[in-house]
Amino acid sequence: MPAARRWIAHLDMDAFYASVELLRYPELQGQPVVIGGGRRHQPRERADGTREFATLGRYKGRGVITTATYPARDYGVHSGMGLMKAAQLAPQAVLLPVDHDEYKRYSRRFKAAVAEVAPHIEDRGIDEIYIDLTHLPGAQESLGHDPFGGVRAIALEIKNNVRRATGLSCSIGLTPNKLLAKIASDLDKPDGLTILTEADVPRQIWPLPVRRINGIGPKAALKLAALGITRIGELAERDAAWLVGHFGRSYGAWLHDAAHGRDERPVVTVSEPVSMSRETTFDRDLHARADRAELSRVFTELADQVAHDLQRAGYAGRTIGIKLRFDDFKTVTRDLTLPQAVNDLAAIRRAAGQCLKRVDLTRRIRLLGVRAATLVRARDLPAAPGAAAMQEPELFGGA
DNA sequence: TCTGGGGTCCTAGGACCC
DNA sequence: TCTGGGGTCCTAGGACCC
Repeated sequence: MPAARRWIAHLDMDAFYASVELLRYPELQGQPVVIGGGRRHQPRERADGTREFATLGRYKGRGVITTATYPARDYGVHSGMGLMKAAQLAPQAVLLPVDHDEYKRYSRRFKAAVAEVAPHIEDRGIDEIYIDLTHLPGAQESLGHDPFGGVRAIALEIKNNVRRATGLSCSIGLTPNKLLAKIASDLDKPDGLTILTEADVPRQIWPLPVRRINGIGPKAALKLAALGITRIGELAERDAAWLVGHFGRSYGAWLHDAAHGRDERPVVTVSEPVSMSRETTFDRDLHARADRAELSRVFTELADQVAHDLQRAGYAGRTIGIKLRFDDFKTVTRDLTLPQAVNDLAAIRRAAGQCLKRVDLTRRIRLLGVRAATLVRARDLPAAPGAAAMQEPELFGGA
């Protein structure tokens, strides 16, 4: 019996956050809407039952766009763009705050709907997944004149199930591996289904910019451009040794494989968290001396959030770290590995405080973060030694 | 109108050990 | 008065992704 052809789907929810908001506020359908920023721009209900929305033009602050509707994207705004900058391009666009809990609910709903059809799912965040369809009944069969009719029918059933469960559309790329599936899901958006095989790589993949490859980011794209490579096909023309020479053994070899559409990674259905962190950017840059009380308060709050996140998920961290970003946008991290994993506020704050002592606090601080890593399941922890009454250390250069 | 927050993975040097 | 060498842990930074 020949080995089954691998069929991997990448499913991406269309403009996910924005689409969830449109279910709540259908009157915004077809309008430019961006999601992002803090909680200060909640829609207001008028006496006549209609709603009043904040507009981008009135926004003041340091937020960025999390998602924009397709009409908003037509103005040139996109996720990651600063809201103040986006306001220049589309001042009349509606601005909605991020409601993570709501998106999380819809995320669970769409994943459950997929799982009814195809349970072999790899989570890739709130709005996308990989699905291995290889061993589903009918996946290897053709239908009439369509050699891939079997998997096509399965993919369409998945899309229907998602729409029925959530009212939302998604786009699916269906190919022999994750790398190609990810690219393919983006080729026909929204509400698309793109099926590709290895044979389609030269015609469909090679003309695309190298940035479409998941794993080639802004830095690598810049370096490739300096070497005269902007399209995936140009990358595929270079031999592996040349790429290794410019990008190192690991990344160079990977670039070569990626350009040829080769990727053997399996769909991974279970994974353990590696770290948990909380961070916040201040409305204005704070100084360790002048704003000591405020910084200490936030520091403790972040440590407390990390402690609760760990406890809720049933983990403890043996490595505790901090992150600071200064007014010049330079970012530093410090961490400390403890003999025992911890997940209580006092221990996390104490370790994070130790880390803080190793940072030069001359510049004003823009961002502060606390992180726990080297996670272990809390039930594997030795019995707690009992909260010792400890003197809390002074933070941010006391004395 | 500068640039969020939550993650993963990789690299590289030094310590330390056998 | 060139070089041991491999393995693992710890730390810091950075690229990348959603």
